[in-house]
Amino acid sequence: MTSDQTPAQRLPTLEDVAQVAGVSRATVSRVINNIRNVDPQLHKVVWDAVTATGYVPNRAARSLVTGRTGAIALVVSEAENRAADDPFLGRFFSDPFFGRVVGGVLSVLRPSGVHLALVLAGDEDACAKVVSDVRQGQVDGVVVLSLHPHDPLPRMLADAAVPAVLYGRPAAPMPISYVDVATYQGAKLAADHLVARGCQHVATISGSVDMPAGVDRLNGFREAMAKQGVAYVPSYDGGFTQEGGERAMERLLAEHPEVDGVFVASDVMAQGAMMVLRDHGKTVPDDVAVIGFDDSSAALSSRPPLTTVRQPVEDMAAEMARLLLTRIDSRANRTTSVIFDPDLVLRASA
Amino acid sequence: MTSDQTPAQRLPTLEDVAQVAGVSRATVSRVINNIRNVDPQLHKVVWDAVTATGYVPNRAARSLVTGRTGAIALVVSEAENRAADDPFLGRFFSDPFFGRVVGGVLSVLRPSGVHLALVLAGDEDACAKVVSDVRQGQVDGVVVLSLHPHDPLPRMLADAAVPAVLYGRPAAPMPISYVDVATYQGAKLAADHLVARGCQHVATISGSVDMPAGVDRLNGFREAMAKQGVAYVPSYDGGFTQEGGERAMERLLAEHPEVDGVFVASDVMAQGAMMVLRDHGKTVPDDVAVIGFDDSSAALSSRPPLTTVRQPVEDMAAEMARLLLTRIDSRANRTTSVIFDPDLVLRASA
DNA sequence: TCGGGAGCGGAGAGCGCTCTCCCTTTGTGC
DNA sequence: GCACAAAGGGAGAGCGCTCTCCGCTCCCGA
Repeated sequence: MTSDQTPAQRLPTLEDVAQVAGVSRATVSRVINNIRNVDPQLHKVVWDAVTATGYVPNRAARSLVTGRTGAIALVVSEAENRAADDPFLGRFFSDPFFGRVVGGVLSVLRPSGVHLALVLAGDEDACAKVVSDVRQGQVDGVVVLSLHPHDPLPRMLADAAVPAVLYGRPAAPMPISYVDVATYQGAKLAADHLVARGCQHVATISGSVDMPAGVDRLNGFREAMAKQGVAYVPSYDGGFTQEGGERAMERLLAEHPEVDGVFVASDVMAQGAMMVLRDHGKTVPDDVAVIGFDDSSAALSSRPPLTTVRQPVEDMAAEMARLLLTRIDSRANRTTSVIFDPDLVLRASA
Repeated sequence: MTSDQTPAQRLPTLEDVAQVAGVSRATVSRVINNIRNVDPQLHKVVWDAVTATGYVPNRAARSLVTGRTGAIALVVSEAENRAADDPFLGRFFSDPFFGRVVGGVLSVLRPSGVHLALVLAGDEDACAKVVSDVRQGQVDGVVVLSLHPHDPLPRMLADAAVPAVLYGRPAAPMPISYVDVATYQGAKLAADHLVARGCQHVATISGSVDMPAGVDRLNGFREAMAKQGVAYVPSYDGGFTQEGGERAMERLLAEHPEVDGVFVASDVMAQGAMMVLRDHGKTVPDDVAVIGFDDSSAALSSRPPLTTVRQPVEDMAAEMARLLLTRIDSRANRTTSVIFDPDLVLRASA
């Protein structure tokens, strides 16, 4: 089975293109990679030959010599002990957030021809594997969705000085790139809006306070309310889950029945909170105004549609990809972070 | 900068392992790939050398010679014209379904070391690119989430006779592998349950009737009801969206106020339908029993929790991956399909 | 006119791996 | 004791590409 017998099977190589163009492999390579000056006339001849042959570079061959794979990994890390009946996959992937990140990352990767590989890191061993994967050149770098404050992965990546970008500031300061949203600013938007609305008794349902997002949203809101002259804001921990939001709202209503405005640190919790409000015969926003955080799909599907602090997830994800590609390209080991401004999206709930 | 000066930089190669084990590259390769008989004693020596050196095969080099990439793509295909203000990414990726599929596929891929690359195909050009990608060996095969009945991608893949597995039966018969759920059987579970509950006036909210899932769920339900002696079942098209489910329920209530049982062809539509029922002062399940389809996260977060026909998404996705790997491995061009049995998950809504 | 430098293109050496040959060794049957 | 088979292991040829040398050609200034 020689190449002559099965011309349709064999893909064109640089050599083929070179032959058609009447130049050497090296020249074709230079044209393909836009490297050094090639005579414009020759340049065109080569391109014509490329299109004529339908040539596409062989990734593997290129990787072999450059030492780059042209692929990055999206790592979803939840290194924590879990009950066997509470499988990781179902829980996290059911969250729309994941898909939005993928979309944002891909929008940057696609034009540059870089592949996005999906990797799950469910425990510390898996994290170690991620680090060794990028050191062994399985992928050129990683963008990380780290779901828990005690996740060891960010630290491991920072220590290994491997190209990596996190979504969200790491729980502890460390030399690693990340993108994040200006949480304090977002919490301030919510606080100012509730006050402007005339809410007299404002409370908040916070996320897990061991997570940076949880702490910042709580403190940012309290600080902004203080600036508005409200020294005390009752707060209840909803743990970033819908059920947690429900429980927190129950407690809030029990202990502060006069509440007329709530800042909830995530849309999902807000959804739960609004269900409880309805169960208690309270109307939103007339009896109680509710503001969420994230602008996830939950904000739109809730009743009434949720006024919320928008986190530009797709933009942030795209920036992660850009930061990572730059880092890989420069080969320098420098960390960069980008903070995005949040918006207040006005819907019906406040 | 020779290898001696930067030992930490250079990764161990087959050659290094061979040297440590005192054998040839070929033998190490045989051991690594479990090929031909190698003397068990030597086998052990080689493995020891592998662990001692920390050797990991170089993907690119292997790909180059085998012609396989060790990667498959998960293609999300929505080849249809879209309004610019209704971006594809946001809409589909916000659906938890996507993540569940990813999880299922990865559970199979991870043990075999195959990478999963994410690819979006938003228009026909992108579909063509997918086909050429796999023909050009960018990936070894594809698993496809095709979102629209008129998506050209399945046909293109079938015509190209490329390794591919679809999630869900294609809209038109064609030689391509797929996994699916036994829809008729699922619809029958719902019908029988509603009848057993004593519902006298049963209706259904269908999905888009130009999609196989839409048609089958509708026809399967009607057929099962007919077997139960109910010749006529009013149906309204909800188009598989929450808003569509709301509108369909409004119409249903207007035209058949006596309805006391509804089979809704997706959980998301059911969620909308139940909101409308509540708005109309109907309680679920006492006034109207509601059964959904999919067992998505919407079924759990709705009020009350939704009784629904469970589609084992993770299992089906895992089977997709298995079918694809088998197909790639055998190099034979044979299509296989696997149909999964649905379950009725009893919750509060019926 | 000539030297030198810049610009452009070619030759060729691998990158790390698999796989086909082929040689060596050992086992087996007569 | 010998022919032959079978099986284990080694040598070496590439897979398709990039990239470093190196040489050629041209142009410019002295």
